[in-house]
Amino acid sequence: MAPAATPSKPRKTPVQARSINTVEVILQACVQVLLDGGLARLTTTRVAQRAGTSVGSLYQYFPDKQSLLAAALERHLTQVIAAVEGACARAKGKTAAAMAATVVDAFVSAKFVDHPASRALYAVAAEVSGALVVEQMTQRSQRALCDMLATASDRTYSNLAEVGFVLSTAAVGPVQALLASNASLKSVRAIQQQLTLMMCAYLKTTGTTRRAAKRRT
Amino acid sequence: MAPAATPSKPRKTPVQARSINTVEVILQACVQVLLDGGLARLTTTRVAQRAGTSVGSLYQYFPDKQSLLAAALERHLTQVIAAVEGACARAKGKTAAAMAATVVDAFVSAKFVDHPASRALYAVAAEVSGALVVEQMTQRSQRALCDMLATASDRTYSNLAEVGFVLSTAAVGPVQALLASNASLKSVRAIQQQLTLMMCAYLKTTGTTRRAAKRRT
Amino acid sequence: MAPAATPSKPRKTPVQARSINTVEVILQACVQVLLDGGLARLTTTRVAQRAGTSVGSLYQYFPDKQSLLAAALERHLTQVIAAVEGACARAKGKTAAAMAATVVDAFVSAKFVDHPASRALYAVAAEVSGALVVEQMTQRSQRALCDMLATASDRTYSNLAEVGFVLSTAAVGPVQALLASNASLKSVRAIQQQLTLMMCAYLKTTGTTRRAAKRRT
Amino acid sequence: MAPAATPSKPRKTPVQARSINTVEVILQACVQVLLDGGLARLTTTRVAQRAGTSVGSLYQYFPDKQSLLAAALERHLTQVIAAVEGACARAKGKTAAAMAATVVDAFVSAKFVDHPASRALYAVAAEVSGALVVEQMTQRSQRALCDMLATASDRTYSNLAEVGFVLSTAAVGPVQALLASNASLKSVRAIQQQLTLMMCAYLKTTGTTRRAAKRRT
DNA sequence: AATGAATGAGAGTTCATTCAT
DNA sequence: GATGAATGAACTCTCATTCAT
Repeated sequence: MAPAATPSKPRKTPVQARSINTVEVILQACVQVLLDGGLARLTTTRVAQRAGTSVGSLYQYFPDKQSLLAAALERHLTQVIAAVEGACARAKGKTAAAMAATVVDAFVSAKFVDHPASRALYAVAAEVSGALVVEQMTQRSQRALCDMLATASDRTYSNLAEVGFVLSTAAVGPVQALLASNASLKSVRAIQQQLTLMMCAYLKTTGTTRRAAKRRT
Repeated sequence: MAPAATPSKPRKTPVQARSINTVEVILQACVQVLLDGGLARLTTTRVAQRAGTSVGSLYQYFPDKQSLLAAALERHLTQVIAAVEGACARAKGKTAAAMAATVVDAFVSAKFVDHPASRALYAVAAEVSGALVVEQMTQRSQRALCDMLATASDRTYSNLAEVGFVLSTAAVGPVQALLASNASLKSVRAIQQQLTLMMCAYLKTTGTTRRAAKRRT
Repeated sequence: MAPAATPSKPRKTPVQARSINTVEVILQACVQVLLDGGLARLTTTRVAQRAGTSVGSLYQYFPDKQSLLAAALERHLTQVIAAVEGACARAKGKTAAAMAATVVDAFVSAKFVDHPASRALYAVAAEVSGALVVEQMTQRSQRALCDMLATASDRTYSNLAEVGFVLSTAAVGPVQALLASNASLKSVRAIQQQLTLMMCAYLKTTGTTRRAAKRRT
Repeated sequence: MAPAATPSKPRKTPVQARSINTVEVILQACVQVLLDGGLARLTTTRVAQRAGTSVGSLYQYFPDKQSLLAAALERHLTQVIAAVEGACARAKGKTAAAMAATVVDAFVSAKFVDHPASRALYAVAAEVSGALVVEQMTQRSQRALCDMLATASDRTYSNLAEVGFVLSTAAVGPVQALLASNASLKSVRAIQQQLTLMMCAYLKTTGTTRRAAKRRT
């Protein structure tokens, strides 16, 4: 992001910085290796090489291949979930429609910001070790969504858990499909709009209108 | 297919029948091996053993491991898609609401009928070789959905492709999550109901009301 | 063993014979690899190469490196113990002096017949996995010795177990030292004579003279 | 060793003292690591950790792993040999029987005093690098034994070297077996008695009675 | 002088694939 | 056509050793 302003001494600092951020560098390398060749072609040696270190170093930070992959997945999902949670917090007290728009936007944006990681880590999420991470993250987002929904200004939900579940999972399929097909930004936005529409309609229909509360208090 | 009319050549037909059967047996064995141990523990030898044949035989039907997995995935998705296509055919001319209900039920039912396969093949679908199969299948179901939507008795859709896309992918996430968490039949049904509600609301909202057509024709 | 009488067709038979005796070939290769480089330099690949097979094949017969080594050790010790047991059987009813001579000769001869194996496997015996094998074998020989001693025509032993233990272990040290130093056959024989002398003297001294029994029966 | 008399150079001495101490600590750590895990699980890092230092420091005292192990073995064997040499010195001029008793006791006691080390280092002794150390030590003890035997008050030995060799190696096997089987002190003592008996008998039998010398001198 | 992170060669082991039987 | 032993490339992971700090 920083422009190549001073091309003189970017040499040493990165070395130290890298030492500290080695984990970060390795995780990024992991995603990259995943991208060209898929999970089946990912080897610990390859990841280390891509990261500019040695296998030995990699194993100093990750006990085994599984945990490396799990960490890469977790790192990515944590970012996405954080975005969703942030959106949920911001949308508290708003109308159901506003909530739908905010949340969908946060999710889609987060997924496409790190487009490569999203694509690459799909296979990892499907693996046994990844499933656990995914489940935890799903629960986290579900909780955030429920908390938000409970504060909707124009609707009440008797079956909060179910609605939260649907909300937290329904966008996954479309987004995954878009990622896989390398869709254009334009079509992504078009689908995002449809998703918003869908969730909006859903939240309006499935909730009970909240009227008195609004008026008197 | 041809009955053994001529008793002269009963040699080939049974052999072929057996071949077809063997392929089927191997594919089922593949799913089972996938189920206990995951993709990482699947080996061609193991699949062959489970199928009651030898590795050599397996390689007579599948050129390599990848195509074996792809075939297993394809077999499963074909069944699911067939169910969806059938539902789409049946729902033609009905209302948008009826369409939503029919399609969601077909999809969810198909996925849970072969629950084990659905779970097991998830990881395969995420792999590079699987992605292609998935994409083809998604397109097929999308086409079926679009064809159906065009005949809705109470709505018209200007952006058929987009709506079809959303419809064909939105249920994937929730269903995957349910499969992964080994959800009870009860919760599956509850979520199915919510999905129906959501799609119903979506189809009603996003389409233009078709009135004149109905009345006069 | 068969002299190279017909040099025409020794080609095919060995192949099949080898298939059956692959285990044997591998074990011999194991000893050879052990001989040049010691335990530390032994690798499964190296053993397989020396045996004229592939690592994969080696692992078809032995689950891991440990069991390969244990098998090699067991094979050797079994031969040695068999020799000792045979000697014990033959010496039953003889005088203590005759027993000593017979047993010592059997042991020393057995060890030096497969001189290379004896040397090479020493390190294996010292390893954790080898210790078990050694202990079992030691017990077997101890039992054989006790059985024999009980039948000595000129002596009775009140502490059979102890005497058997000493007998079965006392020759190990000298023999090991001889093997390690690549001693000449001459010195081996000289030491063997001393060992016989020692055991003979020991058996005579530690046992009670058996007189009446001899005379009257 | 020198007390810190001159306060001017208290720098080097402590350092050296510490060095010596460090070596000692490392060697002990080596034995301990050997004890839990065997030679196969011993790593230089583990030894350093157990010793409370770093690998780097370890490599300042030992050029490589082999020499570390050799040093640990040597340290142990030196103690044992010293005990034997001491016994030999003390027994000079005594009767053959007294010599046998003294020497056997010294050997067995020395081995069992540092029981753990004795057990742990067995595997090291069997390794290529250890064999050399063992051989040197064996020779030393053999020399001591020969020197002693030459002074026996009641016997003369024409084949001193051979007798010395047998004496120095015959107890190794039994003791090793006892160590490996974690025998009770009681059985150790019982076997020690038998060994004494055996060597006593041997020394008496194999030597020529020395009479005149006794009388006149 | 001490440290311990980094290196990377090399070990054990697995498994897709072939092919003689 | 079926079999499964044989192959060996490739993978994960370890650890002796070095060297910048």
